[in-house]
Amino acid sequence: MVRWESGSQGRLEQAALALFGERGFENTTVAEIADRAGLTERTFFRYFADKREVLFLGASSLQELLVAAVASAPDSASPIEAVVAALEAAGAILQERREGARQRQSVIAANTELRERELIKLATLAAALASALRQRGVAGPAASLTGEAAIAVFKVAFERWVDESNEQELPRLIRDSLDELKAVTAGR
Amino acid sequence: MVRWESGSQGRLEQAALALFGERGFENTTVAEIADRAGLTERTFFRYFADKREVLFLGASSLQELLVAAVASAPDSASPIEAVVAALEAAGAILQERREGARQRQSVIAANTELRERELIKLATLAAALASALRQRGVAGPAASLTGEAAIAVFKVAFERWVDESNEQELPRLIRDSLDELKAVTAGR
DNA sequence: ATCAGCCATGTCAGTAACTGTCATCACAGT
DNA sequence: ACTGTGATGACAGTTACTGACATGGCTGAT
Repeated sequence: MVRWESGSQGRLEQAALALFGERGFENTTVAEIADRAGLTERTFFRYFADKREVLFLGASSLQELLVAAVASAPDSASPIEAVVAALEAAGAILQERREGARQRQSVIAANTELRERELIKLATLAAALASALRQRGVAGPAASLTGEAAIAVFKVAFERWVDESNEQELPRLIRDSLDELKAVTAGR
Repeated sequence: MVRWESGSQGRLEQAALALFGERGFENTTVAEIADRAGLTERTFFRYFADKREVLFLGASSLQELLVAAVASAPDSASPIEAVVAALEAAGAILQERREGARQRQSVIAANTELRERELIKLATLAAALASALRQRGVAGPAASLTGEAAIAVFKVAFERWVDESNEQELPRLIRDSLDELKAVTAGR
């Protein structure tokens, strides 16, 4: 007989998602999450740096995916195209997990602390994309701006995607948002 | 004789800036800030929603300034031009307080929690700019993207401005960054 | 098969951010 | 003088998070 069930981190994540959905982030204590997962509060903090991180488990792998996609883009691709193509690939993955993504997003949107955490994840992602572009020989400032622009495109597209009244697929919305950004910046 | 010195909020802000500069944000307790200001911890939290907010006192007035500038831009200005002109105006004000801004920024850059707070202030600003554009008749998605693009331009320009090795003035850096963004998004 | 050590977890005590509640008292207006 | 108001203090309570140490299944070497 095993002393501990395996998959503690996953159980903590599931317990947290369920409780945040039921009663909201602020009305849920870490002790309650740990209880539902059959663990202690201390163990929660061994898996997650803080209470918010439990909602961002997949973030680092998504970032790795994006950076790899930029690195492997054909040399002929312009910086913005390389980065947005990577976003479309990531968007396709998110499109699969649509319901989960929406549910998670509604929890995040309801709480300012969580929105802060989301923003810093996106800012880190922008920096990683910029770094990947510099590897491709793009100049410093252009790389930074391309990374930031890509995140802007993603934010707007994702927001539209989560919106109930919108049935477009995420990669399509990303492409549309890029075109919109191009139109807007082309202004004389 | 007055029972309390006036300007409690200002004294708390000064005390906090001094202590954060000396020993860093994390190694400073709210009780210590309040002590130096001749007040109690409880009073600190009456003026500031949390420990981080003390570093962002000026943010709301800066936002109002920007929104007003967008609203009063000539009808002939394109959305991106209206917004970036507003940023240049704000940049000119920051250029005045250059030393203070740099000092404050070095405290923020040294701490992740503070960077999170800064990012949500910028995201709020992007939303406010987008809203001001919609008042001018700009369509929803274009307004959102223009707001986000403006913040991207500002972030990159501000970063360069704070960099010691750079002696350009902020409004100039903002204009340069906009041109760079235009170049980057124009790439087919 | 036994034993040593590892590693995930538990236990417990402590710090500091934040909140609610009520008391205090200078000051302004009547 | 009298009263209401507003800024502050005092104090107790909750919860996120951390450090230190104990526990006991499991694994691999002997």
